[in-house]
Amino acid sequence: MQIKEAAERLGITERMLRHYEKTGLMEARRSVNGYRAYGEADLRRAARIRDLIATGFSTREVRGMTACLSDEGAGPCEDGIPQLLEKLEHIDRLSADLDAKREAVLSRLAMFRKALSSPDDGNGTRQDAPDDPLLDRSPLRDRHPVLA
Amino acid sequence: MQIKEAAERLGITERMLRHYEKTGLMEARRSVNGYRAYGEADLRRAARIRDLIATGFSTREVRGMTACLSDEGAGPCEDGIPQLLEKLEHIDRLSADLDAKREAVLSRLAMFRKALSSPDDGNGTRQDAPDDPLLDRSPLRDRHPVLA
DNA sequence: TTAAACTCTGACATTAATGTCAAGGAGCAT
DNA sequence: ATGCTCCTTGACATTAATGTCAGAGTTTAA
Repeated sequence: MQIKEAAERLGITERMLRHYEKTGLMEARRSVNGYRAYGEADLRRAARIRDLIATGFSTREVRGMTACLSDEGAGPCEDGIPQLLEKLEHIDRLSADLDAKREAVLSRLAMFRKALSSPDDGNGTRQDAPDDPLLDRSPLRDRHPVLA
Repeated sequence: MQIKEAAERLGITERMLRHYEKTGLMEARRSVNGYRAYGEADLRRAARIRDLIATGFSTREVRGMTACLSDEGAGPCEDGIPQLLEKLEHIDRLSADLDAKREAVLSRLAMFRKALSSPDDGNGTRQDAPDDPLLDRSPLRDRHPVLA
């Protein structure tokens, strides 16, 4: 398929597809007329690149994972894994934090509603969360089951 | 504490801390001498911002999550039930965004690992992976209002 | 008081990701 | 052949994230 369709299927612009190529992240075969010709494998690779970039990796970092981007997984992919794990830590910290916050809001909500039904000490004595995962930079692997 | 210590504890530069402030992501109280004074709550907020940015969100997007960045909602009692519900929505949207990111990272991780353990069967004849969630993904922005 | 270590603001520089436009070729349908 | 759509390369512009430097005030300790 040509670049337009590829871009559409990937949900990115043609510009970026050409950009991936120029920065050495991928290459596309060319038809006789010089048009880029994308196959399904190319799409998969481009999708991986797209996701890595959307996940906060720079093209430079992605380039370092080149071996892991093709379908054939014969390359030395270990390089990418630590980086992904680190990314996962960031996400999980945020996620855990959000959950805590969600709980707080819910309990507060419950308190309000209870106050409505039974006129009470409207004052919500609120404590700070005792521990704070956000400031804990220890490797997640030590606590996260999925990462064993 | 002053900016230097805050930056060290967060693992970022002082520059970025000032940057967060200039771009409206957070504000720090000032001592009489005009020096920024950070408290633990400020650190937590900055840590969230740091993680969001490291996870690929732009400051612009982060700014849209302001309601989710502080430890608690606004003041003690000015938050009515509607506000709390709205906050809950914010949290849930953000949470969904994070889950999406997390999924993307995890599937990438799974693929890398699979590539490591099952080296290609020598023959280059490679069938298309049966399912590839990577290709069936429209830009996040189209699905999550928080990112619009 | 002088020196070292911090802080502040503001300006300038860099790199990456992306958008956009321009000039011209290719393909296809009428 | 005309016209419409797609493709190509390359240049220029923009925005964001960051680094770095400069000039100046503050703190603190010798």
